[in-house]
Amino acid sequence: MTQSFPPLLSFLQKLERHVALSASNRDALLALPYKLRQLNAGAHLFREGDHVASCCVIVSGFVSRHKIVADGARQILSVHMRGDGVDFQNAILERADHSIQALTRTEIAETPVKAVQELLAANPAVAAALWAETLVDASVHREWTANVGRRDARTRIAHLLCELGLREEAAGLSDRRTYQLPLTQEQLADAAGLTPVHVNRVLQGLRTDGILARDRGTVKIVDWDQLARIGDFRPAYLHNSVPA
Amino acid sequence: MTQSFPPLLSFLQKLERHVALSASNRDALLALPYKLRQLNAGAHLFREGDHVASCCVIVSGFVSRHKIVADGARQILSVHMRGDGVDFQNAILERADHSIQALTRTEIAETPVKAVQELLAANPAVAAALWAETLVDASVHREWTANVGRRDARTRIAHLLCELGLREEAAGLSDRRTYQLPLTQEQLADAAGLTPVHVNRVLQGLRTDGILARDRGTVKIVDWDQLARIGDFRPAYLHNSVPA
DNA sequence: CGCCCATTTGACAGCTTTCAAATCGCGTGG
DNA sequence: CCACGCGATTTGAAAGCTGTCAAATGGGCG
Repeated sequence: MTQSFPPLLSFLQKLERHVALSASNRDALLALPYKLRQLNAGAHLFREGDHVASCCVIVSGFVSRHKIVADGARQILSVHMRGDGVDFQNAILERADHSIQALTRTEIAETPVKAVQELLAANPAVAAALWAETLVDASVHREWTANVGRRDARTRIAHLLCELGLREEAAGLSDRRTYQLPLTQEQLADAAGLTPVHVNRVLQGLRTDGILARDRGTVKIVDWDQLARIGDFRPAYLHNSVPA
Repeated sequence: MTQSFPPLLSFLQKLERHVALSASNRDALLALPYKLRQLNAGAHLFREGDHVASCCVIVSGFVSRHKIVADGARQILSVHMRGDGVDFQNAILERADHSIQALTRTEIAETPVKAVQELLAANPAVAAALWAETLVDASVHREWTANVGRRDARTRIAHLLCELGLREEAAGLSDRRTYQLPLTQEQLADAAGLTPVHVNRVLQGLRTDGILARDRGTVKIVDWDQLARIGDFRPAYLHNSVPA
């Protein structure tokens, strides 16, 4: 089995990073009713414009949020992993402003919006913690805007690879230097605002320079410090209290 | 005088768009202690990395949030106007992950974080409304990521001009077709992830095509529908319930 | 063994940037 | 009222990073 602990536990641990929760807060959160659901790679959890009546926590696997612009191009907006809650905003906002799609085979715990609203009404500290998660989410979005807006291709890719490594480490999934990269080169391109062809060339450059290695879905960062330097990666925006 | 109503009122009205507030909620919010402060154009409210102990509401004028990347380039992340609360995240997160700078002469109402925390603890509905604002903020960030990541220069600028017009209209500042544009071409470039020179050429193109006119700080959108089409502008992401 | 999708390669085009330099707009001071 | 000065805008030419279009190669799965 993928996890030997309650599906919502890693989400709870993430929430506690920013706001202290009491035992009863914790129990209330873990007592949320949920249904486990499997998504195949490529499956959509919901699409831009949908009215969504549930909130999800990722139990295993990876999902991405994205938008499609007028000419059909896709921009990936963020990548999420175990312990991330991806659509708690549905508890408040009417309609989804983006789509969510599984990057790999993914298991999620799905909870009705109504149950979440009741949880938050009864547990202000949990609401505060969830708000904090939202704030971190926004901070990551800001960094991505700067990444695609003002960094060149090599820097963008390096930054992205650092972020994913650090976040997988923080989520207890792996080491920042060796981790599962759930994105194909085409998806990396959609995350970085580049073309697949150019991503391929950038990755080759990083490999040639001895900074990176990659086989199948695994990335090996040979020289973390240099990749972070190349990627202009300063992890403060993750609000993670993880050492740089 | 710039406003004939309490400085926090337009902020309150914004909050009520997403969550219903009781009379006592409203009174509590309006009773927040605050200090009015003037900022000259270009002045920083705070910088990336600062520890900030206050929250601000814009009373008049415009501010931008931005980040500076390794090579010194600036990316503007959002533009804010009257009624926007710009750094309530300081109530929860430790350090600023971006800088805030006045674009024009700006008046702000500044409140200690502590007073905000007490307000939120005593008024869960206000906390929910503030959370909603944060969610909208994140949604706007996502649209901007897509804008700079996947749209060409002309589309980006058109999109930006549509967003600012619609938001100024929603804030009761002007009509979406004729409004104060608080950004120089250089700042437009920093918002769009372009160079000032190219922004200039794009603007000229829009003028030549009879879609746009501009004198001094005022933009006149001659053909709103066409600008929205060019800019791939679908305002759902503003979660504003303003008609397209 | 063969198919399919992801990755890789090559040549070329093009959108955007770069680097100056000129012009404009506007508040200031004489 | 007009000259001055500085920042914002405009223009031109040339370079460059990234995109486009195809086609070849590679690896995994049925």
